[in-house]
Amino acid sequence: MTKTKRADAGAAPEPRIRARNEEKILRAAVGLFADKSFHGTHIKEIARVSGLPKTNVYYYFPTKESIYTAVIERLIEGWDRAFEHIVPQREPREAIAAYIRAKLEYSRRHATESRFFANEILRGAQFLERRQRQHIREVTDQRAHVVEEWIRRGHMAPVDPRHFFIMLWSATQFYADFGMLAADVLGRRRLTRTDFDAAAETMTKVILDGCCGPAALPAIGPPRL
Amino acid sequence: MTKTKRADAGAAPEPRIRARNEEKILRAAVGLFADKSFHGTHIKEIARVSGLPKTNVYYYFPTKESIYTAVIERLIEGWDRAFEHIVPQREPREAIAAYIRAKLEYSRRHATESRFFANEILRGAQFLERRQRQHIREVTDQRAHVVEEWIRRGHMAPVDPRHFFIMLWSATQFYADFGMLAADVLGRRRLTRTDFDAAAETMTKVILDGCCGPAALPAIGPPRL
DNA sequence: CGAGAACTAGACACGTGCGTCAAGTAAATT
DNA sequence: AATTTACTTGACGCACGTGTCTAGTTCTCG
Repeated sequence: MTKTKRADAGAAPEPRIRARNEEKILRAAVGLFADKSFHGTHIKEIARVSGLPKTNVYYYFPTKESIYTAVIERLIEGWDRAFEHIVPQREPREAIAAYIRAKLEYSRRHATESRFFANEILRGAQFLERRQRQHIREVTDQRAHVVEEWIRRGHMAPVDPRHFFIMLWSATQFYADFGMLAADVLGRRRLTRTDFDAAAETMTKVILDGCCGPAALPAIGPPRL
Repeated sequence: MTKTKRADAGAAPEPRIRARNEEKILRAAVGLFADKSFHGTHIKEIARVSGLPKTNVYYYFPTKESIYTAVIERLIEGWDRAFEHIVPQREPREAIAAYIRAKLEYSRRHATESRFFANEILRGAQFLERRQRQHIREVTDQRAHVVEEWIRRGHMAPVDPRHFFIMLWSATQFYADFGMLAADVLGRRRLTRTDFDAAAETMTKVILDGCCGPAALPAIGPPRL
């Protein structure tokens, strides 16, 4: 239990080599964990992919689990990013469309991280710490209030904000997490940018028309309360 | 490579004991695979959970992989079930609502199987056979034509049917696959039937209004072409 | 340039997971 | 009842994955 090897992370000044190597390790790890999950990933492989010898990996991280949680820690930071679009000052139509675009773009560019995270949740978030789960909840709560405010002002149809968010999450994440299935169904070998654009279009059309009234027909009358 | 132990599956008359034990094994396996994925699940555990000694498991299945694929085979059969609602004779509103209800009900009652399947897709469907993937595609294609027909007849707004289906899948599956996250966000310990009802309501409202025009206002005019 | 720290390297101990074997008991068939 | 087949059992071999140990090399800084 003497894991004194690693200088207490967080406070240390982090020399360049350490920073660079930890980066290499985490980058390799997230991909492997995403592809083969925790138990399917072997330190040996993390070492090979990151170009470091196995012992070196152990020099920076005491256990495989510590690598896993370190990866989680990074990802959780990115969770709220897309939510920043959901602010009361904006009109729901515009804000939600921006949110969908941002989330889809994230799915496209960081599919690996997204799959890693999905995998963790799928297993019941066994490695997610309480505070991290609470963080997710708080951030969601906060943005749910914005939606409630929109509804109160009659700018949006009355829907449960949390279930509404789940619709947004699930649809946008699908293209990262289940990209292989999406590609199959669309008859592609891999998802292209065009597919993501089509996804965004379908999604915004259906969801916006569904929660803010039909799009191109603003003359249909004032939003019903 | 002489795996003659198991009487060529499929054609054999399947004596009771065999049928019963295979059932036990598969039932135990799906839960474990869902919770800990392929590599995280050990035959020993499958044996323990199913109440059989380990060697017995090997008597029926030559390898762990064969158990895994046997589980997949079962699930793939259930894939198209909910799709049966999507037929041209029905009105889209009603059919899609029924589809959502059916899919959500499946998520609620068979969350484990759903998580297993999600897990497999997440890893790039490494064990899914070509014909199984093709089956999924064909079934989807077929139902996409129904949606196209609805659109052509002006009963539904013009949306890409495949991306539209993805919205339905993702939203409904979310409650099974990421149930833990959904519960967290909703402030519950576990998802209740009420949550599923609220989910169905939000989903049908947003999606139906989004693709078939506002609900309770049929007097708004004929569906626009 | 020299001492001490940070880092790299290969070999190894230990546990454990997959799959096998040989021998037993229960079930089915005649 | 006898014989054959279906099933059950515990003990075992082998491979491999995690994490350690010891010794070496490269930085860093006075």
